Amino acid sequence: MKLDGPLADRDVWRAARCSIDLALTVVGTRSAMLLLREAFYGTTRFHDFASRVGITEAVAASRLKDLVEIGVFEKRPYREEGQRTRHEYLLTDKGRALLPAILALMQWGDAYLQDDGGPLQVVEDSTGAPVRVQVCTADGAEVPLDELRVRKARRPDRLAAKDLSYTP
Amino acid sequence: MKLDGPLADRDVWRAARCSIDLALTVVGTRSAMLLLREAFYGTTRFHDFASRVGITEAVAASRLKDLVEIGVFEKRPYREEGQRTRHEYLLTDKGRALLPAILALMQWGDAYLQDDGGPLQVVEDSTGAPVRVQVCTADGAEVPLDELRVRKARRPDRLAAKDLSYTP
DNA sequence: ATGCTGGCTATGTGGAAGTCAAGCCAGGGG
DNA sequence: CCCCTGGCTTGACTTCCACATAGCCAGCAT
Repeated sequence: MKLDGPLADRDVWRAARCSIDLALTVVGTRSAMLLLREAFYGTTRFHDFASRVGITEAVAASRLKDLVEIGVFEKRPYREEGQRTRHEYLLTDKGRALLPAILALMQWGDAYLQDDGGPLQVVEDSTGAPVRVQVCTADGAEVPLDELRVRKARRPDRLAAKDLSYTP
Repeated sequence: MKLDGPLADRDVWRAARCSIDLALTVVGTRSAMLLLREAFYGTTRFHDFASRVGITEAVAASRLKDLVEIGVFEKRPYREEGQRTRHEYLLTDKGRALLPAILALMQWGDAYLQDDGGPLQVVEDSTGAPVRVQVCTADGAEVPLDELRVRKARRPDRLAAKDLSYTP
């Protein structure tokens, strides 16, 4: 990865509170990640989350509450007929946007931590072709690591310097 | 995400020790993720890692040791002329393969946790075009969440049932 | 030889995340 | 009206990550 112009000298800037760090404060726990995995697999109910992830209900309750506050899940009352009112946890757009991050971890684990390539395969539904998470340009061409460059994002002038997490 | 055939009934299988979970035991800490970030930005030396990530040297030493053991980093002696022997930490292929996971988190943080889209931009070096991390097929077409299907990977028969992290 | 410097290593503390076990509460069904 | 059930909540404890401070050791410069 190349560093663009003013970023090239690593001695003069720090990636304080970068997006990766921020993201980790939100989904950086095992329980949060695995709750998301279950949500992608279609789980919506409290008890199912706890038992399928393999965490206690205490942890599930607390983590789900966090994730609802943050806007990754939405908590909605519902009722099946003849049943009392229940609540279900649904992924929001913000939550669904985490799919590449989760799948990227799974893909890496499959490739490097399991000696058999991993137990599950994710494929395109209609064709059955395997899918991959990759870094690519708008036209879908994969970009290798050494072809990447990091640069400072241009910001509207009204943003004060203190609003930038990366200081020059 | 659709669940394929035998996986459809979530009451009868558990994603025990799935690849995501495994990956998290390895890179699931803030310090590990941020050390990787720095490595992608080009950092190779001990002190630089500690100070740029903003962690103590004690934590840096312990985390780097873990990551070397796991094979994400390689520790190599080197010397600049007239200097004593030093060690540098270089990403291995296994480490470089984590790029999509790290960038996916960054991309999500930029989009949903920063009100200005985040401080840094990753672009293709030669064209300057922004890059994205996405789930796609071999030909580079993005596959949306509802077009994905999860299925059990086919395994050689010689693998005992206990070797499968996902039990039917 | 002495000391500086980079790279750890040791010790002690705090806080977050996890565990198990128990208890609370609201809403139907009996 | 009472009880059961799902969905939390609380408490007591453990483990792990991170912090701060301090000290050790191997070279190389002097």
